[in-house]
Amino acid sequence: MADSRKDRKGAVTIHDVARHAGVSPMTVSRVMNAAPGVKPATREKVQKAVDVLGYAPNAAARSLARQGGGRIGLLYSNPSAGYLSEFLVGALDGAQKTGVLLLIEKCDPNADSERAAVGRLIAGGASGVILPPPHGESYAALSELKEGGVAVVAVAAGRFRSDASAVRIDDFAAASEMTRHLLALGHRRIGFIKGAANQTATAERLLGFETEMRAAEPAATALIEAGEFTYRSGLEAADRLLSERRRPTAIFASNDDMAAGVLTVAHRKGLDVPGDLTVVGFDDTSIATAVWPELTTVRQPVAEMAEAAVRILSEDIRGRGATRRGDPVDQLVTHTLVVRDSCGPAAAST
Amino acid sequence: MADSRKDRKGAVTIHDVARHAGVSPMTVSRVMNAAPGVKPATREKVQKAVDVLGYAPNAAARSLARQGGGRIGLLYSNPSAGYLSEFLVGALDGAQKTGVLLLIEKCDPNADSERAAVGRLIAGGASGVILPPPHGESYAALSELKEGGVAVVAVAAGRFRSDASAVRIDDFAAASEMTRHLLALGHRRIGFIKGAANQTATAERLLGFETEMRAAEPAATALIEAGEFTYRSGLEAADRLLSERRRPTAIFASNDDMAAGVLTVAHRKGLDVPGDLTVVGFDDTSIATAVWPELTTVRQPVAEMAEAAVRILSEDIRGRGATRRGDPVDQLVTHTLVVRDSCGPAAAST
DNA sequence: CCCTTCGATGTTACCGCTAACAGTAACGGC
DNA sequence: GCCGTTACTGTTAGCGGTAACATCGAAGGG
Repeated sequence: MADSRKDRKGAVTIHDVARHAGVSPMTVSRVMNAAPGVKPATREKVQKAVDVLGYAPNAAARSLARQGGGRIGLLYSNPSAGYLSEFLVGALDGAQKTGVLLLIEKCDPNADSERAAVGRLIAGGASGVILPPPHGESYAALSELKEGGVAVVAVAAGRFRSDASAVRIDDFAAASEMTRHLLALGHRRIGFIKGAANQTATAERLLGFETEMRAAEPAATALIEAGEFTYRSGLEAADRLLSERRRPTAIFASNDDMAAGVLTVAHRKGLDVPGDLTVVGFDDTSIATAVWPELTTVRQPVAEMAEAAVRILSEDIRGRGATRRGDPVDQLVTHTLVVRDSCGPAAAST
Repeated sequence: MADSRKDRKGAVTIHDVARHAGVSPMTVSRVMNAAPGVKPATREKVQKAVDVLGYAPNAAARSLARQGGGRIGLLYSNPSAGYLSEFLVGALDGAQKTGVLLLIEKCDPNADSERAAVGRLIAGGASGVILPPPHGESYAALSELKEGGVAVVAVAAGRFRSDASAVRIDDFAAASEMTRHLLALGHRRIGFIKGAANQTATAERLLGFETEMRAAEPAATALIEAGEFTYRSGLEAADRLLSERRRPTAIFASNDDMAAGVLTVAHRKGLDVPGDLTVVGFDDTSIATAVWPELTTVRQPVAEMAEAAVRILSEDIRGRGATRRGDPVDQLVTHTLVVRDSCGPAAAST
């Protein structure tokens, strides 16, 4: 059927489309880039030719023609976070769609290493950089980039800062929602494990929790413990929470790793989850479904967020000169409460 | 110091290098590609210019000039595996170094979805495809690719097949090594949890275990249970193993997820790890260090493997015509036994 | 000593796409 | 009816590299 291209080295070019549609390559280019100034009828004609021929623009040629003005850097540190793979896939996808090149650079989460990595990125010709957590809150990275005149997007930072664009979920709202869910299940004595102190998301999540708890009707008791976003710290916090004379009927951990730690402690103490104790997490990372019972948690659309970050940067870069330097954007994306097996109604009594 | 390029839009081209070295761009190109027919003295001169200017070839231009002859596809399915991020980083790195373009395509682990994804890859102009597990053993994917005349590299498949190149560790040797480690610690009653039946690595790992156990001196007892590579299946297998009248002093799970399951059961039963029970895994995925105690396991150099896969394909593609179609390569990479806190000497008695 | 041969290098012409500018037609104001 | 505008569409040139061929000097054979 449509395998007419099978013999032709698998490459439909913009010229093929142009010929097929009876227009010039430039017009096709305009249609592909959603540029203004093309008659609707023409646009449609071209679009049909594109569909028929199955044309996909060549990213390499694009990036080349755009004068290298399409290199976006991506700084990452924790290569084992299941987070990263989803993030990369999203970024890659966005890069392909917008026709920019992605430069990936690894670093350790400390100022010196960050500065060095940013330097490599700039030397590599990046005109925009994406900072996934925790780098979006790093002064070192941010200032180094600003000095280099590079546009920045911080992903999943808890709060918006005026010197960089941001793509994030509303951590406050998400934590509120989760808390309301627990309250609706009848829990009135709820433990909360905080995240690492140096990330703003930590504060936002805590605030969301506290706000709902304070508004609870009938009144509810909050037991708050410190944590570090690590499994180990979850373990320790849970130990403290579950050793109380009157222990909570539910524990809300600020991320999934800590929630997994809570699960371990609960099992060790012979508590049934969710029968005796409800446990919920945050982030929906791979560990959420790798443990048993699977965790109720909040899902961030990571891939989508990465893609949005790429899009924001590529637009900012292309529009440079026109808008001078696009004002920072604060894009909120919608999170989802994922209800799995680790939460249930509050037990009758302690 | 060397920031003379800071003003020049951050892009050193092959022409800059050529001028600096007093040769033509073509000669520089030859040096960069390690092509034959360049006088050693010239090569050196160029190399120095490259170093001084910090030149890095522009992947986009390269791929364009090479007539699209540099698109490599990558099929992936489980986006939450911490595995993937490392894999992607490696592949991306390799792609940048060899100047090929990476096409990433997601699919579900079933024949229909694989076929569709492969189709998209071929339509996208891929002349080589990388198959991370479990796709490297999928008949559907393999046959579809072969029909399309596309070179294939299977990564981390347990056994080498003659119709595709492979990059893998020696699963047999790695499992042997781990088993010897357990035996050396004095364990003589060891449980083993198998992986999913449809992956050849499963059989290799089992075989490595059994071989060493049979050769143990003094004699050792092996208790073998089925598993599926999932946390849940590890949980169940561990339950069976630890309910035996004489339970094992060590359990070797075929991957880390299952080992984490074993840990949970051990805690639930009040067993101390590693005091009462030694637990070891395989793969060194993120969960290995996310649990407590951290798991002793076998590390595969995933990023390196992905990079090797890219390299193999890009060479095969470029050499096409000369070598007609490069015979499949079977590249073994070295694994590492990572000893952490989850293993210790055998307890005196049950 | 001329002519071949071969190794080392330079030239030319694109790869697929897009910026920048150059038409071209239709339209309305005076 | 002329001319500036506006709204489209086409043309030209080149992004950074590399295949393919051209060139050139030195070595070697007769």
